[in-house]
Formats: sequence, C-alpha cells, structure tokens
Amino acid sequence: MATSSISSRISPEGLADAAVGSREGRAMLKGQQTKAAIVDAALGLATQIGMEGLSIGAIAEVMRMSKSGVFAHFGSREELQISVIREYHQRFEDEVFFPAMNAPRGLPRLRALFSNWMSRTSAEIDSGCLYVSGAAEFDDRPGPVRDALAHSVNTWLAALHRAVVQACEAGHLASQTDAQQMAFEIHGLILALHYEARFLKSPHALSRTQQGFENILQRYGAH
Amino acid sequence: MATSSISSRISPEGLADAAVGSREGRAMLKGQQTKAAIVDAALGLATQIGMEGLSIGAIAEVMRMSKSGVFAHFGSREELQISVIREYHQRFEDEVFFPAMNAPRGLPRLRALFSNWMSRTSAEIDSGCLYVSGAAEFDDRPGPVRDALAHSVNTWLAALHRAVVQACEAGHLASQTDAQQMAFEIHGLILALHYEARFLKSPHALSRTQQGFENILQRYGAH
DNA sequence: GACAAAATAGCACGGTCGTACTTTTTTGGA
DNA sequence: TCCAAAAAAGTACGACCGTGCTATTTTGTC
Repeated sequence: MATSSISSRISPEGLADAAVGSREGRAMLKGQQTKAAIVDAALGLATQIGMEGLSIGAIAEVMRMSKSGVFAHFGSREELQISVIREYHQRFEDEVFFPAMNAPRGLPRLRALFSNWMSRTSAEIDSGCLYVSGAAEFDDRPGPVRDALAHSVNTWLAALHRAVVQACEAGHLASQTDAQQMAFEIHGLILALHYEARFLKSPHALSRTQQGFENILQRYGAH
Repeated sequence: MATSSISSRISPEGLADAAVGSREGRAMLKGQQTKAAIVDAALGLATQIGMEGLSIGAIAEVMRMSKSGVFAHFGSREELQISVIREYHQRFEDEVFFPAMNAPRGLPRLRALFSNWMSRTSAEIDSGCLYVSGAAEFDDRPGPVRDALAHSVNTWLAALHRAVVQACEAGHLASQTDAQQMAFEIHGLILALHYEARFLKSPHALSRTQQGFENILQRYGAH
C-alpha cells in the first residue's frame, strides 16, 4: 500500500498483454507499437473534438494509414473509445496522482493533488479534459464507454476523498470535516476552472480557482 | 430598470418578427406556429443528445414532417441550433431570473437566484443543461453557435454577479467581498451538481450543493 | 531466404447527414 | 370561390460514417 495506485495498476488488459507476449515469445511487436501510436493520436483528437467526434477516418488520416488498418486493431469504434479512455486514465494518474504521493500524507498531499489537478486542467485549456467533455456526451447514453469513463472518474474522486480523510486523521483539518462535502466543493472548483477558462476564455479563472481552494481550506480549519 | 431582463428582452429577431407581422397584417400565421413547435421539439432533443447530435432527420421524425419541411424554416442547421439556444435562454430567464426578481434586492434575491438555478439544474438531471453540454461541445469550435451560447451564459453570469454586488451594497455581505470570486465559486457548485447528479448519478449531489452554498455565504459574512 | 502469421491496404455495402432543387399541398385574404 | 403566396413534401446529390470481406504487404522465426 506504500505506492498505491488510484486504481489497480495491473489492469486486466495489462495482464492479458503480458500473457500473450510471453506465451508466444515476443511475437507481434510491431502491432502493439502502432496500436499504441493510434491510441495516442486518437486521444489527441478526442481531447479536441470530443469522444463522439472521434472518427476512424480522421484517425487514419492523422496516422497516414488506411481506415481498415486502423479499424483492425480494435474491432469496433466502441473498443477504440474505451482504449482512449484507459490511456487518458493512465496519463492522469501519472501526472496528477503519483507525483502527489511523494508529498507527506495529510494536508501537503491534498495540496499537491489539487495543485497537480489544477495544473493539468489549465494546461488542458487548449485540449480539453476527457472527464469533463465525456461526462457531457455520455451522461445519458448507457453502455461500456460510459461505464469506463464513470469508473475512471469515480476512482479518481475516491482518491481525492481519501486524501481529505487522511488530512483529517492527521489533524490537519477540523475533526468534524465532512470529507465528501469538501471533495464535492473542490470538484466544483475544477469544473468552474475548466468551464470559465476553456469555454468563456476568462483569464482570471486560474487565480479564482486557487483562491477558492484557500477559502475551502480555511473553512475546514486547515492549519 | 425595475423589471430589468438579464438581456434585452426586445431582441433583434423579436423586433424583426413584430415588424414583419404588422407590416403584412398577420400573415404567415401557420408558419411561425410550426416553427415554434419545431424549435420546441429540437430543444427537447438537444437537451438529451446534445447540440451536435441534433439532426434534422431526427427532428423531422419527432415532428412527423419531412426533412425538407423542417429545413425550410431555418435555411441551415446552424440557424436551427442558434434558434434552439435562444429558446433555451428565454426559458432559463423565465424560470430562473424573472421569478427571483420578486425577492427583495440583496441577500434574499441572491438566495432566490441560486435556489431557482439549482432547482432547474436538478430538474434537468434527466434532460441536461444546454449551457453545460454546449460548453463542452463548442469550447474550441468557433462560430456563430458558440458565440450565441457564450453570450447567453455571459449574460446570465453577469446577472448573478450583479446580485452579489447588490447584496454587498445592501450590507448583507462583508464589505470586502470579491463579487467575481464569489460568483465563480457559486458557478462551480452548480457545475458539480450537474456533473455528479447527472453523470455519476450521485443521490447526494443536491444536498451537497445546498450545503456548499451555505458555506460560501458564511465565508462571505452573510447575515 | 523460405514461410507462416501478423499487419495493413483495398474495396464495397448500407446508412445518415445537410442541403439544393422541384413539385405538390395548404393557407388565408379578396 | 378563387388565387397568389406560403408551407410542406419529394427527390437527388455528394460526403462521411462504421464495418465486413478479400487481397497484399510486412514482419519475425526457422
């Protein structure tokens, strides 16, 4: 539990890949490689034009491949979308979650989590956050894509909640703190940042988000 | 200025319609009527499947009309989308803004605005808020649709900001209150409500939003 | 270098999209 | 009732979509 991932780092598909790789002795190297490149390109497209706008033709053009060449790696558009979400989840972990684990448990770690999250969100001003755009696109469209997205988001929000609880336990926050409530308010700040910076192009959004976080900390008795 | 609208109630297109109507003596009655019905149906569709998913064919099916019959009323899909946004803006005004104007200026009115906004957002859990889904879809897609959307949102956020300023002037909030900051935090709450209730299906989102608002009021010295 | 297998390309299909053009039906006032 | 004008339907077009099927090329191993 020392370096716990926000989700199980050994994912089912990760296991599958390793098994196939070893069982067949390093076979299909090129395939995995271009598949990763396709997912990378698709993720870039998805953060710009959204998950629904992701078309196999557009990806093929970026990759300078044929549509069928791209398609064959996934078998369906839905599977491709899910791959993109998993990739995003992993990058989110690497940029936001894991670095913050180096900060000491409690308020410092909570601050680090928020800071990384905010940095990523404002860095994404030109590219969009999949967790935000995806939520809007799939909020009443059931299916595996929505499930994958919701699972990733829930995992991350749970990690945030855990950090609040730990800060409480460490005595860095008021003991009667409602951790779910605090996490909810923090989530709202990030959403407002994304909305006002990315859609409304407000140049003040970032500083307001920082100030809002300080206000929340103060209210919950941080010291 | 007694019953000021959040935007000019006499819109350009409103003027145009009135002029045509009077100049030609009540002509084209049926046309306007079905056009309104189309916009109504389109709005219903847009709040469910999003602005981008709005297809003329789908609207025609709902309306039991031909595609070309629907199309002829707008001349382009873009014009239809803009009509939908204007309709949404008007309903938002009617449900959220105008009723709150009956509350006395200051904190009561600010509370009424937030309460109406929250009610509408949670009522929209099954249908979605166009200001949220639209922002995600058009945040980096310039054009008249985005402009119309951003204009509506900005108008509303300005009205919210005004209410905060008035509550300050009335002495209901601390005199050093940063109105923009407070409006930003309130906006975040509503976004979190929409996100967690609609996408994550969290049953606690509404009460957390209410609690969050009370926390903000307290922070800014409401009494 | 041969050879099986994997990776990629080519091609075709049915479908939906927005929209332009033409024709028919409906409307409302003289 | 008649008739111009408005409203609605009909039809067609090119573009793109996801995806199935079949060829071709590339890969990695003996």
